Amino acid sequence: MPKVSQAHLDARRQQILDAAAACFYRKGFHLSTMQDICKEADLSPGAVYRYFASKDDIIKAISEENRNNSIRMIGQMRQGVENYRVFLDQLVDAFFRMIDEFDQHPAKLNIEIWAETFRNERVRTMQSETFKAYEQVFGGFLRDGQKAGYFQPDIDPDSFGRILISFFDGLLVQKAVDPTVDVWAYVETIKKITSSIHCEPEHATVA
Amino acid sequence: MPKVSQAHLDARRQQILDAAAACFYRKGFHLSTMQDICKEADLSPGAVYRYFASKDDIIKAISEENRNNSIRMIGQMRQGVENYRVFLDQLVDAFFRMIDEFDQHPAKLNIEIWAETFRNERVRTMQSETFKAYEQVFGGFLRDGQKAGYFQPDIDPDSFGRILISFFDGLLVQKAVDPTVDVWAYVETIKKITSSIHCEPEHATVA
Amino acid sequence: MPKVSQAHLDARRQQILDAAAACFYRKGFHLSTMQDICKEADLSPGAVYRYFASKDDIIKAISEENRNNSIRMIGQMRQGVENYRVFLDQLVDAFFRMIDEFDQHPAKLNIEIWAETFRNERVRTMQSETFKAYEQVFGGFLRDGQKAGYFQPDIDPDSFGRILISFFDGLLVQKAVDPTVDVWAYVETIKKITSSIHCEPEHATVA
Amino acid sequence: MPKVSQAHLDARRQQILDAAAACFYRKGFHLSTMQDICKEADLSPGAVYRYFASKDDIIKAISEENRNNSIRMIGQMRQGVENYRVFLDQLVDAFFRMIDEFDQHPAKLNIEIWAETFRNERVRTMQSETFKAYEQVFGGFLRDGQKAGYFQPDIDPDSFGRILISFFDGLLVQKAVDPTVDVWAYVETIKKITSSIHCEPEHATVA
DNA sequence: GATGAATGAGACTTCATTCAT
DNA sequence: TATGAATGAAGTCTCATTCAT
Repeated sequence: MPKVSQAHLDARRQQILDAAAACFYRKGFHLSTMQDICKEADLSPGAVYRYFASKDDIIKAISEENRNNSIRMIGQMRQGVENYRVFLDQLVDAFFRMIDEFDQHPAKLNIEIWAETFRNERVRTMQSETFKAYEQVFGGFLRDGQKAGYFQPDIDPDSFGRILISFFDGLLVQKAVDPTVDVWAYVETIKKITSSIHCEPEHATVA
Repeated sequence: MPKVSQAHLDARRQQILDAAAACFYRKGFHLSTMQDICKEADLSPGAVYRYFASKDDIIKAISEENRNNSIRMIGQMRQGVENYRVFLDQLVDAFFRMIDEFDQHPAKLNIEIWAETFRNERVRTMQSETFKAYEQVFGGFLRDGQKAGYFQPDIDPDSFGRILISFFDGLLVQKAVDPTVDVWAYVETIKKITSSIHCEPEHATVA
Repeated sequence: MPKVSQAHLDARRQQILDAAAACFYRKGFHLSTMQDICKEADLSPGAVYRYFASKDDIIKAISEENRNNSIRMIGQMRQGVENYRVFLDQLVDAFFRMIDEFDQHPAKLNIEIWAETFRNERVRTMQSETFKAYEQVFGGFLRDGQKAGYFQPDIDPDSFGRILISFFDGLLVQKAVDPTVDVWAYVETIKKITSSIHCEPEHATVA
Repeated sequence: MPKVSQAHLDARRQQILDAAAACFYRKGFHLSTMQDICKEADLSPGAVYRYFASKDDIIKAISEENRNNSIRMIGQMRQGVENYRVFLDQLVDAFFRMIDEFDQHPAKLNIEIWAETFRNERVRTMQSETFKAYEQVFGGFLRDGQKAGYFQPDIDPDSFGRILISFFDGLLVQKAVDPTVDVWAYVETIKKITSSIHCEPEHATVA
């Protein structure tokens, strides 16, 4: 019988993960020290090491958490779709609001994770799954839409999914470098460009 | 009277920078050690420190070199333009060939630089200048084209410039995570999407 | 809740300080390495750095300890005075016994500290306070004695205090250079010379 | 046949020694680097190492120079003596003027040399010879004076010589720590104290 | 003789990790 | 479970010294 509840254990784990995310957000993976994380979590090194075997383990867990959050988010988004025509608009608005609120959002961690991707297979796998999830949702949506006649049939769904990701990730980087970037002008231009792929079917309904 | 020529000094400096780039490419900025760089450059620590005051200095020089290369490249690209219609195609082909040859090209360093951007003001400045240069060239091109009637006049040139950057940087990340990405399908789709912004003027010539 | 008692922490700190003093005594501040100190203290570098932020910090602490010891010693000495006539003798005997037992006594560190004085403001301050303390005690004693009629009234108390210090420090240096110096002959001569400043009051008692 | 004259060689050597003295004066032996000395001497490392085998060699040469200067100085001083009575005054005035002009005078190097004495046998020997020279001159003078009846016969000449050195070296240290020390009040008090050893012979002449 | 680029041992310090309490 | 003192390998950087030119 465990001395403390599983809930307590989970809470401790999450507490550490949150602390680590805060540190990584501020100083990146390799400039954040375990001491930083311990202090932020208000826990001793010994306690932290009870929940994570190594710093690398924490990095992996953070990237896993990032993947899970991303997948959950995109899943939720897909459900709200009512009309193909407005889906991209909704999607785009939701995502770019994150960038606009850059400093409050852990999106900044993404860039750290991308860099880590080169050195850490598990992190790469996580990030790959994240991208795959996006692709599937975006691609699946486009595919459905094409069947229903909403989109030009000669657009490759997978590539289009990747392009949507690029719209987002690309601006993320630019905003990191220059916070004065006009996010909504950028979004507006995306909408204009992508409007060309829309068609006007006779009986528009959503799956 | 210097013992060796300035050319020799410059070559040594470049030798170190190349070695550093190779290391950074493999292990990132913060996991590459000065010893790694020394070994790669086949030089002693003392020699390296004759040319760079610190590891941070090398990182800065690398990001500066990256900026210079980017600006030079984009400058050259602009000069080859003969027809607005085909410019984007040329541009896109040239840029994405880099991604396709990913492992041989220092483009991968970009992601490291982006991450460093959060911690290092000088690196951020370099990267900011790189983005500005791109924006200017792309935006200037679009502006000229709009005046000449080649592009829809309601497209914001600056945002469009940023979007072109995102097309590239976004795929860079995705390729880093999953090397099997089909670059040319992605490019094809970009071309389809952006074709909608083109118009057909009567007398198409380029400034 | 601390893992170990404050007493243990204090003991560790003192252990390091003692080890450092031993090293400095042997090799001076700048030729003693942190490794030397660690080995002498039988502690790892990490442990030492828990207690002192830097080598410089240890040097400062050593000079502070030296000041504290000096001030304590001179304070105790002052209390033992029963008769102006014999005070100098007692004082001189006590101090020069240190020099005579040179190798066992940290007095040798003084010379290191003097040299450090040029480069290290904090060390200079410590040493300055040490000298001030001596001056006050010696000068105060002479002043009292002059009021009571024990000493020639035209002797400047502060200068005389400084001269007493010089008697000591000067021989310290000479003994360092030539350990065969006859300390007690030196002391004897000091007593003869300084005897001239004594007077013979009628009712000799000490405050 | 040498390519350059011996005079040129000697001048170069002295140039290096002067540069070293300037550096040592500013930063001490162990914080002055060979590069510092080279820069100060306006010479390359290779050139410096043609004249001195090592940094340690330079330190030794500096301490040797210091000894030579001291011995020369004290020798000259001895010759100027015309009257036992005023000799100490002259001596004291000459020496303490150095301390008063502290910043311009290499006396500060003495403290460095004393510290070095613990680690460097050759330096210790040099310093020992310096002290011996002083002792001989002072002691010899006192001995002569005692024979001629100028000084109390029960004063030990050697110890008195050491005390004179202590007067000087002691104040040197105090001035290093606190530049506001009143040198001449100190000197005045020395004179008062030492006046007690003087006698009044019938026919006062100097050897 | 002189130069100064290059060497490389070793200095100071950090920090991921362990383990006695 | 949790603590935090302790470890020690490894990192960045310095500097006395060498040697090809």
